[in-house]
Amino acid sequence: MSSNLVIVESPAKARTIEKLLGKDFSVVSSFGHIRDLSKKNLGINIDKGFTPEYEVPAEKQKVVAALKKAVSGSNEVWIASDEDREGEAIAWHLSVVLGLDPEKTKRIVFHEITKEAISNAIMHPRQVDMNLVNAQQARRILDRLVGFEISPVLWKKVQPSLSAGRVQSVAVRLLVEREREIIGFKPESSFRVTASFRTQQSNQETNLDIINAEAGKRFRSEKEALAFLEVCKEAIFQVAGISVKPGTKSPAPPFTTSTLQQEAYRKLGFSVAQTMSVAQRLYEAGKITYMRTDSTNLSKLALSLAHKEIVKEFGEEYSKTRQYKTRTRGAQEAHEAIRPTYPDKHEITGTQQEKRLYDLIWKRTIASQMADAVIEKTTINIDASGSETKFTATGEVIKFDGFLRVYSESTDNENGSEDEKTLIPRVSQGDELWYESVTATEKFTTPPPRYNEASLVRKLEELGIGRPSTYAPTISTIQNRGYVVREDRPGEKREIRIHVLQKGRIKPSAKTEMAGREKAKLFPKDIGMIVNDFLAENFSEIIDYHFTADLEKKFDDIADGKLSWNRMLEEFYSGFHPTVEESLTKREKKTGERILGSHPETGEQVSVKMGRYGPIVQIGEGNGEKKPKYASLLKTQLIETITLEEALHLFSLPRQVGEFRGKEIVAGIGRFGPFVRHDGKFYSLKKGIDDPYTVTTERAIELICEKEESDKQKVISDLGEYKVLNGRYGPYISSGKENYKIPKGTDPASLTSADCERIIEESKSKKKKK
DNA sequence: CAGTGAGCGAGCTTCCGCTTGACTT
Repeated sequence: MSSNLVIVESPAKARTIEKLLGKDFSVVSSFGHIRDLSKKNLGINIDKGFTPEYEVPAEKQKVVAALKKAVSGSNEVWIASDEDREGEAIAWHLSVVLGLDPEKTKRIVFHEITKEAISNAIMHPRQVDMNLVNAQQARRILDRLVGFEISPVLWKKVQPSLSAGRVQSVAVRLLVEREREIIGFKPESSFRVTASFRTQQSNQETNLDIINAEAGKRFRSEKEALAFLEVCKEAIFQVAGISVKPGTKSPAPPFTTSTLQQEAYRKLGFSVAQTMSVAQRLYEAGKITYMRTDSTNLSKLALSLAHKEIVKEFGEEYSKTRQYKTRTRGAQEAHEAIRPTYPDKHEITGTQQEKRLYDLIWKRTIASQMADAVIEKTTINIDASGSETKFTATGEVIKFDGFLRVYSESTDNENGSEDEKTLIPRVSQGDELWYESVTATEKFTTPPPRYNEASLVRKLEELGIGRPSTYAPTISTIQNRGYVVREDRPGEKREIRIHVLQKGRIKPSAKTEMAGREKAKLFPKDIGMIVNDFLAENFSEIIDYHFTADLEKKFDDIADGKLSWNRMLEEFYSGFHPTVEESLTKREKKTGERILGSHPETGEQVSVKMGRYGPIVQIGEGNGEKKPKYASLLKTQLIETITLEEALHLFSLPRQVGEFRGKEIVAGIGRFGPFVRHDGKFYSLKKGIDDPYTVTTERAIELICEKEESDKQKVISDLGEYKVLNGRYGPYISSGKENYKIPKGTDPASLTSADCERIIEESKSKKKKK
C-alpha cells in the first residue's frame, strides 16, 4: 500500500504523474469540481450572508466514494489541483468532503509535468488559500444569483425555458448588435483602378516583367473613373521613385484554447466543439499538453526540446528561443500553452482529424521558437503625365524565411482582397513604362463581418468574458436556446461595372459577384433579439461589456484579502435584486411586436410578433367579430426587417395546386421546409429546384410517384404487425413507433414474425440492464 | 415529422466553470 496520495483534476494527468513519482505515491483524479450549489433551488441562503448550500451531485457520488476510499488507505494526502481560483476551490471542497484537516492538508502546485517540477512542488507544500477560495465562491454565487433570478423573469415575460447569464447574454448581445449594424449598412460604390505596366526590357513572350500597380486614389463615380482612363490613354508613365525598406516578421505565440479554436476554424474548418473534442483525444493519448488553457507560456523543457528539434531540422540560424507574455485579460495561467508533448514527433498516428490538428499544433509551437523572417519591401511610385494621381506598386521579397518555413498565421480577411506580394522587376528612377492594361473596377464597401463561432470566442476573450473550459459550451448554449443559428447564406447577386483600357481603347464590361454570401456564420434569431432588448431595458448592468472585467477586479481584491466576499455580494445584490423586482411589475409580455401597416384590400392591421411556436404575421387585431389570420415567418426572415409586402406574400400558402387520383394536392412550408401534401401524406420539395409558390401539378405528381417508388424499395418484408425496413443505418424492424436493430449475421429478408418478436424482447431487456 | 396562435393551471425550465464519458436511432 502506498502511503502518499496525490489528487489532481484530470485522470490523464494522474496517469502521467504516477509514472513520474514512483511506487511511494499513488495518484488519483477528482474529475474537476466535486461539489456545487444545490441544483433544486437557488442554493444560497441570502438572509444569512449569502451562505452557499453545497451538495455532491449524483454523477459525482461515485468519484467521491472512490476518493474517500483512497484517502483512508493513505498516510499523507497532497492536493495538486490547478493553481488558479477554481483549482483552489476544488482543493478546499476536497478537503471538506473527504474530511481532511485543512491545517494539515498539503496543497501543492506545479505548472509543468516534469519530475523536477513535481518533486520541487512536493518539497514546498502550503495550505489552502481561503482568500482565493472565497474569491471563487463569490464568483460562483454571483453567477447563480444572476442566472437564477433573471431566467425566471424571462419565463414570465418572454417565453418558457429561456435563460440569461453573465456570459451567454453578452455573447448574444454582441451578435445582435453586429446584426443590426449589418442591417443598417448602406454599401457605397467607388472605382478602384489597377494597371499592369511593361518596362523597356520586358519580354513580350512571358509576363515575368510585368509591374502590377494600383492608382493612389479611388474614384467616387463611374464618370470620374472613365475620365481618368481617358487621361491614361494618352499619358506617359514614368518611374518617379523607388524605395526599398527592410523589415522583419515575427511568429505568433503558441496556442491557447481560443487561438487554437480560431486557427482550426480558419485552416481546417472545425467548429469550436469539434476542435475541443479532437484535442481532448490527443491529450488523453499523451500527444499534446492540456487543451484548456489561457497561457502562451512554454515550459523550460518544451523550450529546450523545440530548440533541439529546430537546430536538427533547419539549422542553428533558424532557432530563436522566445518566452511569450500572456496578454489576455483575466488570464489565470494554471497550465502551459497547448503544445506537442514530444516536439520531435512531427506526425502522429490517428484519425485524419487528429493528424491535422496535431500538425497545426506542432507547426505553431515550433514556429514560435524560430527566428524572425527577414523581408524587403519595395515600393515604386509611377507618375502618369496629365494627372495628379500616381500609381503605386509594392513587392515583397523574403530574404530569410525564418519561421515562415513552417507556419504562417491566417487572417480573418474574407473579402478575398488578399494582397499578392510579388517580386518587382528591376527598374530605375526615370524609366519609362508602357501600360498593358488599365482597369477600373467597381468596389462596394462591406459591412462589418458577421461573427463565426471562433471569432465570437476571440471577442469574448478580448472582453475577459468566459474561460477556456466554457467557450465551446457557451457557443452551444446560445444555439440550443434558439437565440442564434449557425448557417450558410447564399447572398445576393450584384452587378459590378468594369472598364478596361487596352491598346488605346476603353471597353466596358461587367461581372456579377455574390454580396453577403456567408458560410457557417452565427445569425441572431428573433427570440435572441427580443431577449437581448428585454435585458438591455431591465438589466443593462449585467450585459454591459465591462461588467465581468469590473467584477474580476473585485474578485482579485477578495483573493488579496482586501475585501470580504459577503460584503461584495451584499453590495452587488442590493443593487441587482430591485431591478429583478422592478422588471416583474411591468404588466406586458415582450413579443417584439411591430405594426407593418394595413392590408391594401381590407384595411385590416398587419403586424408581426413572436407567437408560442415562433414568429408570426397577423392580419386583423382580433378585437372585433372577425378572427385574425396567422402565418409563420420563413426561417430567413426576421421580425425586425420583414416588410408589409413580404408579410402578405406569406398568406399565399398553403396553396391548392391541383388534383391527383381524385384527391387535392396542397403546397406549403412546414417545420422541415417546403412540401406538397396529398392524401394525408407529405412530400418534401427539392431544395433549390422547387418552389411551393409556383410548383405545378405535374411536378407535384412526379415527386409523389418518386417517393412511392423509393418507399417500396425501403420495405424488405411486411409482416403485418412488424415491418422489416432498410434505413440509414442498415436494415431494422419497425413495430408501431419503435424501431429495433437487427443483430449482425441475420438475414433480414428471412425473418419471421416470431423472429422479430424475439429480437425486440432481447433488445428491450438489454436496455433495462443499462 | 410537415398544423398549431382561446384560456387556465400544474409542473418544468435556468447560471458558470472544473472534469470525462455514454450515446446509436
